[in-house]
Amino acid sequence: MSIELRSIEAETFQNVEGLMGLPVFDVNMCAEDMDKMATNAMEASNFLKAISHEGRLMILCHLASGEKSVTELEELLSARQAAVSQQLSRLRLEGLVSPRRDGKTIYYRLTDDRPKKIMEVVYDLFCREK
Amino acid sequence: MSIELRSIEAETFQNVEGLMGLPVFDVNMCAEDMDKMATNAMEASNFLKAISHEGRLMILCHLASGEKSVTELEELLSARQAAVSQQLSRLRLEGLVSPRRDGKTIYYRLTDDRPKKIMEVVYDLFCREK
DNA sequence: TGTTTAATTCACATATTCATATTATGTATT
DNA sequence: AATACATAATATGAATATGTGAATTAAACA
Repeated sequence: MSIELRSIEAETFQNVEGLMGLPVFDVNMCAEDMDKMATNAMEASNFLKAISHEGRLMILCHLASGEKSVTELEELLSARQAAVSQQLSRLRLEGLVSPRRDGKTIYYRLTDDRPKKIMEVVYDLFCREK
Repeated sequence: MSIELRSIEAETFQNVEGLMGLPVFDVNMCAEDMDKMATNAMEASNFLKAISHEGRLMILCHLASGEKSVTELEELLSARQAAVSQQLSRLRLEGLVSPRRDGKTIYYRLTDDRPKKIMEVVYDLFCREK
């Protein structure tokens, strides 16, 4: 039956990375792999939820070109202080941005290049002239 | 004053792509550019919201290795039919997946390679052995 | 036609997200 | 110490998203 044939071929490719760098999963994935996938998916979706917000996305985009103070971001986004601060705190919780205090003002920067990596693709898909 | 100096230098870099492929924005961005950025950010955040869901992320991941039926996805995700169907309908609305009917069953596939492009980065950040 | 299977849609309850307002904290200045 | 300023934290309500079970459509087939 076609199901049986599939099982046999499947083992060859199961969880092996395909041409595009993405792994090929299958109905025959073992329970541990399924669990791991679910865990990874949860972490990834938390990260994506953190950046899938118009304001937070713009903040990250602005920070990609260097440190900015909260007030600067406030102006760049034309948003209220409380709103910007809340969005920053969400990004901070997720570890995406880091604060640095200099006197009264606090400067934010990208913690690492994870946001940049995603943003490059996002920019490519949505901001490049079509 | 430093503000003036910045204005002058800014024009050089304003909205010009930096080394990483991401554009460098500035306080001196003109209103149109700010508007365009906000529009792009909204589109991008809709896209990201669509994929920033544990279940939908797993669906996309499974579809990356080829067409799957709703029932197959149901098993792969250990989720109920109604839930999977609703997640698929969200992805359908966003144009990320496309259905194909074959008799009683409906097969879904990725509409284009946009999800794949993001997923490769996501996989790289969250699923690669650390 | 009636029944079965596959999938979608609907209606509801719950949970999460978001914006705003308010209050609190830390730093500089006097 | 007292005040002003920049930012953070918390609370509240409105809006949105999600999962569930029941009702619904669509195709296959007896």
